[in-house]
Amino acid sequence: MSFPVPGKPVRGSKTGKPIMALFDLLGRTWALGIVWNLSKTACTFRELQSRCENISPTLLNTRLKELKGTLLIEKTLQGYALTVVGRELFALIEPMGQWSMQWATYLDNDIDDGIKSDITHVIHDNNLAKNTEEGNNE
Amino acid sequence: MSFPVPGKPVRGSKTGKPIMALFDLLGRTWALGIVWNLSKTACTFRELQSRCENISPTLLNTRLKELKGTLLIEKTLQGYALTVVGRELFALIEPMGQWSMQWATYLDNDIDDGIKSDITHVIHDNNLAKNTEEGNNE
DNA sequence: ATGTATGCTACAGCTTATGTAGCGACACTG
DNA sequence: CAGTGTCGCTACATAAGCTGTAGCATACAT
Repeated sequence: MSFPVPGKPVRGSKTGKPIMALFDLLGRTWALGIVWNLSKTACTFRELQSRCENISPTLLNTRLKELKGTLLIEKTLQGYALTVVGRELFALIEPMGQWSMQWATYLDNDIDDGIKSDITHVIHDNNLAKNTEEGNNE
Repeated sequence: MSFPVPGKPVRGSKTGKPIMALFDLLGRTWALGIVWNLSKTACTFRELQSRCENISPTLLNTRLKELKGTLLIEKTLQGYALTVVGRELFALIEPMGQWSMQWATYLDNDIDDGIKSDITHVIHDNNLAKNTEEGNNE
């Protein structure tokens, strides 16, 4: 998989508009999560893998290549780190940390009220599957 | 594919932290693009599909279900629209429009300077493949 | 009866992600 | 020097997600 470059059509975006190129990149599995986890300190590949809930090393490697190629991440002596550009992006996504907790309460209220029956149905299915398979998971 | 709910482990996130649930959702193909395109006006399924570069109706339908289930989108008489919650999220991603144009210049400078030879290599490969296959694409 | 628009679903095939195993290099210890 | 641990990945079989196209039932206009 290539990484998106503004001005050039990429998978998921035919127009090459910068915002669509950015969304193509951030819309890839764990791209946002990696930027988020690197905001604290630089770390080694395996440390980052651990912070990212032990995702597949294949995926992590692919994603790191893409994020490096788009100037958001670099390899330093300490390990992988956000670049100056990457920290600009992080500044934009940082408020999502706070907002996501508010969003969680909207979802809790919605579920408790039973407004969206399909959510409850899906969650119950998920809970059954995961409880059977994983027991207690943090 | 289920949609992420804070507090519950979802695919790509074992911890259920709200921020990881949000990133799981936004890290899905075209999730950000759909929120972006619905920020202007509500629209019908086919109008939205058209605004989203004619993505697969299967993908659009799947993504709409997930965004509805997570309270970001609703169906109104005018068609699909952002909810109040969805507009809160849009307020967080709107600055990315401006930033992505800056990011594009970083990438242009980087490529022009030849700092990252692998980028140029990949882009040339992409250009060859896409020019051969697609001719002139807007 | 015909044409257009809508909101999708079905499907074969392709691309991406998953989870595990394992590699070569390097550092450290006894 | 042998053994162990860590590192930064790669290889691979399999599963999941996405693509592009065709087409459905319904509603509406002519």
